[in-house]
Amino acid sequence: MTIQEVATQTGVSAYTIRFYEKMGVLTPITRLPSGIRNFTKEDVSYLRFLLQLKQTGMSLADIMAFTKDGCMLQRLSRGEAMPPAVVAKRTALLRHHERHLLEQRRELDALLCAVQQKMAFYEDYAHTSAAANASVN
Amino acid sequence: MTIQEVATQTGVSAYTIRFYEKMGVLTPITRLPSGIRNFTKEDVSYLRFLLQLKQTGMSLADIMAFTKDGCMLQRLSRGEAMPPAVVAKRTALLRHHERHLLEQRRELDALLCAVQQKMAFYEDYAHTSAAANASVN
DNA sequence: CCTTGACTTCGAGTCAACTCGAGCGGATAT
DNA sequence: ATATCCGCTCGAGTTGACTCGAAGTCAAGG
Repeated sequence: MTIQEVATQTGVSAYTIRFYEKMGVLTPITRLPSGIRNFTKEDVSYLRFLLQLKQTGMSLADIMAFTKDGCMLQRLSRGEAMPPAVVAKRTALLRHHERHLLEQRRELDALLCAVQQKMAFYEDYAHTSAAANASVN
Repeated sequence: MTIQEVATQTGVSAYTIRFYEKMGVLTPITRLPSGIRNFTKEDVSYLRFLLQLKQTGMSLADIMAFTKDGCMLQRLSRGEAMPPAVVAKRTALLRHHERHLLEQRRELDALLCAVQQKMAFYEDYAHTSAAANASVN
């Protein structure tokens, strides 16, 4: 799959995808003999996952730390075993991010509540004030 | 309340608070005769609210759009009325942000689910130690 | 009176995350 | 075989959000 196809499918620009590979956020994409990137289904679904992580506020640096051992996946799909240490590390990272996500959801709910309260206030203000105070302004 | 007190109370630097005022994210803070910023309780709680908005991914530009009519709050606390148009505008903005928050929570839950699935995969992998088949990323 | 320290403005610097243009190469169509 | 697309790399530019240093002001204390 070409970089443009991936770009349109995932909604990020080809520029950005190349940038991600250069930074190490994506593991090196295998190339055709001509040097053109040839994305596999796995590459794309990994990119999608990274974008999800990013969307929930994870920095590229942190994503990189996660990806670092990601090359293991390639070995895995070639039938090789993944060292227990790597499994443990990735699990720990995921668990860490899970905590982050739960915390984030808590904050989000708090803000949602605050926003709804403010809206209620304005609605109330609009009603009472329109009746009692219509002449002003 | 001085800028330093606000900074320590809210956890953002004085530099940042001045930057926010300069950018218009915060409405102009009233000053002492000497020119020193004198934050009221309302200023601080508004700043806190802005920080919450920011934390959930709202850009300063969007927050500014929200703040634009924020001076109305000061007039309101002085007992003046708020024009219905402004009430409507702020309500609309809040409603818009509410939708954004709900969407964000949906995405967050989806990612949480994905993360948990990945963790389950790794745990399973660690136990069976034989999984050259699955396509996890 | 002079120093100290916290405040002020202003402009410049930094960092992350893109975003783009220039210049080149290989495949395909006319 | 020449033009038209993509794609490639490399390096530079942009944007958003700070972050800082310099130079100045003011109030309080020795």
